[in-house]
Amino acid sequence: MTAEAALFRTLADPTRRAVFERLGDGEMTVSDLRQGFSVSQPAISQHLAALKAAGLVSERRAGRNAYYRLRPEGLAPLAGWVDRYRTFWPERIGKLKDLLKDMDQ
Amino acid sequence: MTAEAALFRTLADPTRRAVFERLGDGEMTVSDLRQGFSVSQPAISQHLAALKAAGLVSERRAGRNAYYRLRPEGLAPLAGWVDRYRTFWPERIGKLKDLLKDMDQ
DNA sequence: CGAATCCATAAGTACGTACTTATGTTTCTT
DNA sequence: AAGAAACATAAGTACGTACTTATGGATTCG
Repeated sequence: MTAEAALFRTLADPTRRAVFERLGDGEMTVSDLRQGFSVSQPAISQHLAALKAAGLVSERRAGRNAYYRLRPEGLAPLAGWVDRYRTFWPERIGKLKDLLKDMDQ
Repeated sequence: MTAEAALFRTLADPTRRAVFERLGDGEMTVSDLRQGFSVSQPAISQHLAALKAAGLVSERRAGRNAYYRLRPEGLAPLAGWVDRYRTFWPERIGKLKDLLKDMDQ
């Protein structure tokens, strides 16, 4: 399976994608993450295991806590896939250039 | 459902994503598309309907033929989602800049 | 006009997977 | 030491969906 295939599969689930997005706020434990989701703790753990297997998240154990952290580089293959099609829609490229310019600061 | 949710769902299936990628070669009929895939014609039609509903493909009828064409702009919401995380992995940004530079030519 | 081609839709099936509850392991607290 | 808390894994279930075959409508060909 190609890298982007795993990423598409992993991010296709809305709950799992929401977990990923939530980790954008910073490193968090499973219990922290559980807040605001209407699913059980095992469900969260299972999503985190899937995200970890896809390279989208890293884990750090500390005592009985498990801290999960975003691994945005894990998105690189997916970004590469999308970039192959960017050539075709010039209207979005301006915004992307602005984004890159901001990142230079 | 957000736009990127529909895109992730639609592109999660490997066969459907392969159909999308194949259309990168240019406009094609269902029969053309069928070649090289090990699934039935109805399966192809169903994937095309899903891609069309997601805005990733457009259809043009001519007689008994249905020509399908790539709509790469349909990827924009997905690209926007990914871009929110680009900030974090500088090592890929160089390549993206090169890509944009090439596109300016 | 009749047969063949192109494509879509209908209906049914099989399978993956996102959940649940139950339980075990480890660590912290008192 | 005992109980509670944090997390993972096991096992079972429900549901979505990607396929199949069957069929129908529209167009083209002989």
